Amino acid sequence: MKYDHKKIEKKWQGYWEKNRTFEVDEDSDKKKYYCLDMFPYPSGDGLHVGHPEGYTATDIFSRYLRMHGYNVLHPMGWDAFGLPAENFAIKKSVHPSTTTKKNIDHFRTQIKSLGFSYDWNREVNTASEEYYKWTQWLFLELYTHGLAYKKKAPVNWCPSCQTVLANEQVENGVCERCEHTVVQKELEQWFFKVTQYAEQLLNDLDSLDWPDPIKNAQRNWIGKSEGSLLQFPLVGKNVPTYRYVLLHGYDGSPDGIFFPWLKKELEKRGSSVTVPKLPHSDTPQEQEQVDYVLKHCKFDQCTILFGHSLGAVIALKVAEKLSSPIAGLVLAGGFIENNFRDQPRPFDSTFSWKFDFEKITRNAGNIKIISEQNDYAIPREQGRKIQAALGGSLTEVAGEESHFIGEKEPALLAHLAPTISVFTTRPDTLFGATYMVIAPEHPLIMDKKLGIENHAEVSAYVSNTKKKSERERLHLQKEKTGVELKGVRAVNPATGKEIPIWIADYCVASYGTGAIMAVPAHDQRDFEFAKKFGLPITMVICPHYPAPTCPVRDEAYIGPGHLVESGQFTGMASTEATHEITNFAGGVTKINYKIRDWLISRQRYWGAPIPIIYCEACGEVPVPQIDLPVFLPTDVDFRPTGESPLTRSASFHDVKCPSCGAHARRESDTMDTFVCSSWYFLRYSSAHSANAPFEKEKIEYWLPVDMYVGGAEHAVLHLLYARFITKALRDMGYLNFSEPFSRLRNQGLILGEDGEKMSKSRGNVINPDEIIELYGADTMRLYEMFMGPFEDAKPWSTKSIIGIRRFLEKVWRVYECQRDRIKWTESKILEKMIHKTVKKVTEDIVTFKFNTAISALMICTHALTDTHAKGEKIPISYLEKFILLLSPFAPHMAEELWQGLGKTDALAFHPWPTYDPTFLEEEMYKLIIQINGKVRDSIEISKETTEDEIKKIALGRETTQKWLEGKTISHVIVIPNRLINIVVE
RNA sequence: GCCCGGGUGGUGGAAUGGUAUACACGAGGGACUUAAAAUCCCUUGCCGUAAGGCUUGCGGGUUCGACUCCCGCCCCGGGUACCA
Repeated sequence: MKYDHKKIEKKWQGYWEKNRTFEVDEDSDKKKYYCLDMFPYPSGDGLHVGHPEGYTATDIFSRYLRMHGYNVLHPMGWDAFGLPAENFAIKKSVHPSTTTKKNIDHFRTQIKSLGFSYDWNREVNTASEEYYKWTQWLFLELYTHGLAYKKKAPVNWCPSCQTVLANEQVENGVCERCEHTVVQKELEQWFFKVTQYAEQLLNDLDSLDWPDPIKNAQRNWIGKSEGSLLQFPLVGKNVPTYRYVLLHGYDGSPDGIFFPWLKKELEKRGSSVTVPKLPHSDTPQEQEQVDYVLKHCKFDQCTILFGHSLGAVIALKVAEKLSSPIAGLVLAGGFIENNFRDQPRPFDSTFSWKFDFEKITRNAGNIKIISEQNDYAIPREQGRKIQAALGGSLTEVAGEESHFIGEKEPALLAHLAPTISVFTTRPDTLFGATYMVIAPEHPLIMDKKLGIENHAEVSAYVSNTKKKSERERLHLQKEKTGVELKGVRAVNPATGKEIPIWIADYCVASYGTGAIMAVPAHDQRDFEFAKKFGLPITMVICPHYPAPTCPVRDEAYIGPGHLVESGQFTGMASTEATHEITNFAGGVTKINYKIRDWLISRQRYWGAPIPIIYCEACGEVPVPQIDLPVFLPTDVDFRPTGESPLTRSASFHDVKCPSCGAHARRESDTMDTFVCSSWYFLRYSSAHSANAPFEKEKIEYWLPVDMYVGGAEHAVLHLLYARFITKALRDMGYLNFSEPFSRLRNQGLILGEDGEKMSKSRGNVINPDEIIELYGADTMRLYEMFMGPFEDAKPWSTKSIIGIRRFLEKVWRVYECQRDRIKWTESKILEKMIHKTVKKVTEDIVTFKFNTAISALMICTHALTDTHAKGEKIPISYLEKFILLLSPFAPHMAEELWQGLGKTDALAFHPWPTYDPTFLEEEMYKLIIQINGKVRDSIEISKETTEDEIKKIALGRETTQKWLEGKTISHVIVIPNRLINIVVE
């Protein structure tokens, strides 16, 4: 009978489906293993030959583990939301849901035709209501835990796709999908607070069995750097100087927390500062304290009144009582209601919580409200309430300590005095900071009060930068441009000298503080800029100390050394100076990350709607869980206009506020598809659960994923987001593990026959259906595994597939010929061979070296064929072992042959064959004889041969003698069981 | 620029300090056949008639011995982009 792959493959695929062979349940008696593929986006092009590469690897691994008694969860699903379906819909007027359904059906058929052992009962589809309901649930959970927030942000806007792109979807300034130039636009956007987990996302990488390049890419993406935050005061003839009155809080004093530091910093800037010691600070009386302040402090149009905590309340009361306006009122960690997050305080009887806001507003001048992000005492909404009552600007910042009780609080200083904050990793070079640079987007430029004299020139530079797309910036290479701000200068906090401030696009707004101290002698970029614009370059780190001089070089010196020209620090090692100078300059040490919060809003139709409702009265209201899902309406005109398509659906858009019942509107943006894929691996555990995204017991049994396989293109985005969501859900109490994927392996790219990346435009795309039709699924699976190392990129070769097909036919023939004459027989050669093969294949599967495993199967097959050709019979147990070894790779043929041997049990769960190492031991070995490291001869000898005997035998050989003639032996090296090297002359 | 990979026959690749080129494709030759296909066998790194010499991107080094370890360089692929 001929090997008929079509008949056999159809037969066994039907068998597995009918018998639900690969459907699994929790079974506490068995060890679990969760083996997962990255689920595909079901594109209209159908399956690509790259897909089965990873799927085959996980299938081999899953089948291997089942044969070791593991309960293997091996699921498949669809990452079904996304732009291509919507773009196709716009072009062809077919609804995305129709296209997606069709594509999924096609993908499923194609994947099933390869005979993978998936549990199809757990299939998930991110675009289904049953799934995105829980994606919305996830959003709400993040929202209620403060991990989802909205803010106006400059976003990457693709004019062609008419959508916002995440930073990571922009490549070289163009859209990663359509390659149009991306522009900047300001929009209200939803974010997930990934930055809150930056440190954990970095540290936990160490515990993972992932490829090093992937871990590295994530480390670089998170981009941790340690440095200092330094304040550079602004001066200039138009920059005003103020007189400050600083009011401490409940149980505080002028000597407490940041007050001494703040006073000193302000005085350094030439201001006078009064910090009154408020009477009875531990049992404060409103009247007494207000009167004290009014009596002991002077208020005029140059005064800035500052209050911290309860001091802010006093400041408000003082402002209320003034007869003429002051320059400004700054409230830090302030409040206007007597309730606190942590514990009650005894202000009720001694304070009146009534304020004449109108009068305060009239007297207070410029009002700034600063709340602390993680304030333990003051409720979050207090900042907003004060702003609602008084107006002014509200900023939420992270203090050095909760409620601003650190010894230094630079954020407060920055709001009190005109100051530029910079982040630097090299505070040791501060004495060499000869100028400053701020980014074109820096808010300082918009500050009219500073009196920038060349405003026209500066504005021209700013708008020029905005016009320059990212791509143009790249084309201009590293040519530095910039404009000096006239009429305003900064003071180097170490030298006390005034230095110029420049605006230049080599300083980017999105990192650090958007401003830098420029140290041209020790930073290459600053060096180039200083050279171009003739700015002073001062060496402050000398590599060879002590040296008589430390001349400026042709490039920046970035290494370590000893300080010179650095006042009291001269002579100190640069490494040591880092902390010393930070303290001296009144700065604080700070850790900065490159990673930004995850922008998840998309102005698109084909995604999960963000479950938020906007109400005039109640503000932003989350959709109650019971109302989920927020259905994606089907009757929407989704053609792109720049607005979210959902705003054009009145039935979707107009709703009642869940909180007050008034007329309200829905959020019309949808979520980034990466949100859907950041939790799907949890859903597989409980794919049918209607009442929860996943069930606790099931999660505890199956998760985390033990082996995850997919393309390296997801090195940062998907994997980082999934890790973030896992940690967030863990902290909410839903999960008891920190990392979703314990082991990760990346499949290498399959290139076209021309060695280039497969693409429609190149016309080098291979259709897997044709290969399966012609050669069969087993051949396809084996070929993709045999091409080369799993993780390497490798070119497709249709020509070479025939070799795999020949191999399978050869296996088939061995069994055909043996079928009627099988019986036990002795054969030493085959015994060794079969044990060797079991060992090699077993080791290679666990290390993902499938190509050499297949090579071992081929070698074994040759031996079987040879034995048969000699008219000898092959022991049935060897034939069985061989089928078992072959079965993870070519399961259809293996099942068929297994049945042919008269077996009735399920091959899928049959124990994996074992090998006996004693059969692998050889009595004889081939001794290599080298002379001066070159192979000259070899001889079969016994393993028992001693070193001396080896020497004698080797030296006695005629061939050896020929090479040794006329030479002197200097020494001889014998490596037992391997070789002898005779070194001559 | 920086960070990762990688460079071995005509081709895909094997070998992680010990016989470089396993396995497969392709090519050449042979057997079987009326013939072809299929199958089976042999040959196949390069130079050389041969003895022999040379050979893992290039140049050095360590070692009795290096594809493998170290230093310098070249080339190819991927990621990243003035990150202070």
